Amino acid sequence: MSTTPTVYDVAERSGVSIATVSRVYRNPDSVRAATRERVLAAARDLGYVPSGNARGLASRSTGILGLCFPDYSDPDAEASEADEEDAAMLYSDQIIRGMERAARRHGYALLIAASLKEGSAESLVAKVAGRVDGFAVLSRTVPTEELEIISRRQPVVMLAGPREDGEHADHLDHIEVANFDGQLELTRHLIDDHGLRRLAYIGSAEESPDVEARFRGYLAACRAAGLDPAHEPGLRARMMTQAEGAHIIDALLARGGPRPEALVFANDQLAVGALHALQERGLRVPDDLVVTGFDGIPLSRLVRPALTTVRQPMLRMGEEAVELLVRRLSGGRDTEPVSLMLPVTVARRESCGCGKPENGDPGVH
Amino acid sequence: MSTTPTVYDVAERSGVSIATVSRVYRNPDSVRAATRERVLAAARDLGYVPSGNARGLASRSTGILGLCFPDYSDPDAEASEADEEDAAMLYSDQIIRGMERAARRHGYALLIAASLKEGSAESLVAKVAGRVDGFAVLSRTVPTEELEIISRRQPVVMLAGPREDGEHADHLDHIEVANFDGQLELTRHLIDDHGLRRLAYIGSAEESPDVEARFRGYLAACRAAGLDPAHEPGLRARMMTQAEGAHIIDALLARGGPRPEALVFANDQLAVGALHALQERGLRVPDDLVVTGFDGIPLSRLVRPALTTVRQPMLRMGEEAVELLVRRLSGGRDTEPVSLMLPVTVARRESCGCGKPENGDPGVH
DNA sequence: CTGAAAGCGCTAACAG
DNA sequence: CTGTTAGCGCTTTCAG
Repeated sequence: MSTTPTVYDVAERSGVSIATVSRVYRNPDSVRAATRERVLAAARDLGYVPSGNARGLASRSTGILGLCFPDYSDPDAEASEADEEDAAMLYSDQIIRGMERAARRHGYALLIAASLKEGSAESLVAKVAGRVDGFAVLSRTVPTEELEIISRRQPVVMLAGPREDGEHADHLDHIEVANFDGQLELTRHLIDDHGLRRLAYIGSAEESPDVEARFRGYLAACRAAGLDPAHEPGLRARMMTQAEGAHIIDALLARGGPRPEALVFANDQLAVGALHALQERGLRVPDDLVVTGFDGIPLSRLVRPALTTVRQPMLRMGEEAVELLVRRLSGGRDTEPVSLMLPVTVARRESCGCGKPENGDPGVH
Repeated sequence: MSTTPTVYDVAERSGVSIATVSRVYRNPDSVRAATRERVLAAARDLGYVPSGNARGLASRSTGILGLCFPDYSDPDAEASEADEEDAAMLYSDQIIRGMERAARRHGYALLIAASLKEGSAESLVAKVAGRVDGFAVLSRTVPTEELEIISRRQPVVMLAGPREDGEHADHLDHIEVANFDGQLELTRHLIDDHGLRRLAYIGSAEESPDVEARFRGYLAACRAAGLDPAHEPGLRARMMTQAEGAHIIDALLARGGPRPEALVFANDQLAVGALHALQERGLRVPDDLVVTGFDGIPLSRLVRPALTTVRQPMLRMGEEAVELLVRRLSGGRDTEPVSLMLPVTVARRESCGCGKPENGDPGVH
């Protein structure tokens, strides 16, 4: 009644040994049909469910892949919970979906855990790491050092570019997107096609190779056009959320001086927050000011004006991460670290002055 | 090098017993600071990570909550993977997000697993059940019978209404939405406000109390208006996907006869599929035909014309599910089964003929 | 094809 | 505050 049934109970009730019970679940064909049925029947009667923990412990594998991601949720959005209308997919949602699909194809389940805003990230990875066969880490959710240690024991893939400071390459697998190229192309579009000259880049305070790469792409485009941007991101967001995007606008307008013609944000959420703030202050996008983002989250297409941005193949990143993990788990354990670079595409939409995008297709796409 | 370090290794290297090592991780304050540091240092050197499996086995709890959901993904969408543009959030994505958030607040991680299209669902639940402290099941992913057995051992909450056939109530907790009321109100709107009289309801072949309740709401509205609809859903979708929605349109147009004035679909994905199919055939919504959905997934607002639908509080369902599980896990184990009924709201948009909805607010909402 | 026995790595009383 | 001692429930050789 109160004690969960175990192999022993099932074994006893069906008159076999625990080994046989185990076999029935692990490799049914290795047991005579009659015996098997008897065991299964007993299990059903008892309400037996194999303990994943015991299994994992004994077999040293869980059939689970993991994902650690930062808490991207937007305080602002939370606040306006009038109705959960704004439930557009964020970056992490897409990665989750991609990973789940690929994991399922390979017979794995997915364990997801977001870093708590202030909590000890240590416990986070440790918790996940201890329960999965391998896992992915989104962005810099976890100190690289810790990951390197863990990766000695199980596959870890980082959903971000490798650190680039000199020679000290980590030994992790990486999946990144063409941050540099994408931001370069977008910026060039602003400069060449829209004739903008006074740009401002808004990066983030957190050290992220991806955001760095984007900034470098921005700089490269500026230099190529003979512009001389400040060498550091003019403004830095503390977090990459909508709320911060709005704050940036406050700061920008407060400081006076000549207003930039275009704000190039390091991600969509910042840009969207900025869009709202600008609108509240009576500034029109793109007429008074051009705004661009990066990521291509679905929300970027929902806002008005629709956000010009660089689209990352997020679903695919999730899938590739799983493929990589699975590959490592089945053999290729000690081949060289891999570093996949996925392509991006620039989405020219309204917020940069490109025509109403809801062209021909009246449908979803 | 090759063998993962265990408590024993850490204990030996730091000159304490395994019990102390364990304490350091479980309850740091119960160990003298100096000792603790020594242990932690040894752990760091060795690259020690506690085994979740062993922990779970010994302590009979995992710190993980689970979710089983059906594979809602759309074959159609997969096909048109030209770019993963269409990555709007589906029902399950929202539930996942809601659960993950709430789980995080309570210190749990979330394990998600979708039923394979043809695979043995048995293995699915069993796998999840064996690895979590409690879990939620979306819709009828799993046979109720199996769930009842499992629920004798661990909390299970069903994200759907309870079966209603007579007295045989299952002993599970349920979280459902006001399907009947919602569909009733929407249908009444169609009849009263738009003057439509020739309606057709498209349900699904799968037995689902929720879909049943929606149909009953539809019927009630029809009867109240003196309409005499067929007593069964005129058309039944085999799955609730966009592809099926398109097929339904084919079937409808193929069979000739007087065309209905309004198609009332049992969920948004069907309705969206229908929208596309209708458009391809040159029929205009809502002018030639009114279409409505149910769920209120973000996609419903994205399509053109925007879909009139009944909005479920999906995020909240996920959160409530976790709250319920957590409550059960901490004490309230053997109180009566709970059945939460969450309210819905009708979203009147373009597909029923209600004005352009992108009213005042030019922003996200 | 089936059984016996030895762990897997950790937690949880109990003693000290 | 720390060590000892039993298991937790299953997989896995190795025999039969």
